[in-house]
Amino acid sequence: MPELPEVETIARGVHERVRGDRIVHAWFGGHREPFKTAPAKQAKGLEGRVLLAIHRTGKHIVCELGSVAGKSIQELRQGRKKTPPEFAPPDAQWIVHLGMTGRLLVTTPDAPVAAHTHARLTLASGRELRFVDPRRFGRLEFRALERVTGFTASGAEPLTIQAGEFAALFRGRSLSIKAALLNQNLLTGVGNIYADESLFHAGIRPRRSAGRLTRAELERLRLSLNQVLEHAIRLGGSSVSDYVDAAGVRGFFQLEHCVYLRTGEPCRSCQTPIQRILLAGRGTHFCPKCQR
DNA sequence: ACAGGCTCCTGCAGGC
DNA sequence: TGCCTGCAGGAGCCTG
Repeated sequence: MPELPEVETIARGVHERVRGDRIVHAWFGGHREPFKTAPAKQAKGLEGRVLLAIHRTGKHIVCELGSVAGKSIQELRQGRKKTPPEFAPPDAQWIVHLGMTGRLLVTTPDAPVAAHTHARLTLASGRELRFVDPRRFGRLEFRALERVTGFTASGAEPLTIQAGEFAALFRGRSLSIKAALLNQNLLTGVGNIYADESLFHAGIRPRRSAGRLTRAELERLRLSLNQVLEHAIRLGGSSVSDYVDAAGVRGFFQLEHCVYLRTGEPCRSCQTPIQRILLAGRGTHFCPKCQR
């Protein structure tokens, strides 16, 4: 499932491929979901706009859109190498949440259309940006910035949060540290894989009460989380549940997993079999010896 | 206010 | 071999 490293990888890949391209046509599948904004409204907002930049906020992919009147797509593309690029400021956003099984792919128009393709954006360059999501937990939203404010995540960004702020997130909270890590209102972007992996590297049991962790444990957790996420981004994310990046390429971080989906297998550190419990409704994996 | 549980949706694994 | 059941999970919503 896409979490921060997978979403980051996809956002970077899409950015590299379609930045400066203009949306000439938007097609949306007829399903009632996964649309947070009505499909017709999304299509109307997207068509004619230029993809200025694509970036990640938490688990969301944010496409910054601009209405650049009077410029040809060639002129826009030439602007790509100049710094700063001579684009007008964004006046709209297209926000993509991949849910569990969502994919955002840059393809040629003649590429076979996968089952459960819910959106196809035809670009001036001739390519297509497609949103595919079999399980339909993903969400698509269009925001016109003159009407509403730009997208912001409710939780803190785990890659940049500092020690004091991190510790403050969990102070006085009785819920398990695993559930706290999954709460997007506290930290944004952490899902089941990286919650389990970072708790393993920090040597903390998932069931421990978040508010009762020591300052030292919280700092170990913050650093572990940071390292695990950065490492996963370098490897292009974890490919479980068919995850692929913008070009359809799988990631490699699943090969580095120490606990996630390794139930019964020996701990990479002490050989104790990895245990699996249900916590906050999620499969939770840990080493009973290394994690206290 | 906050924590925990239920729900959506489909593909896949496992059992008979 | 084939069918069918059950399970997985992000996040919004509901309940206690």
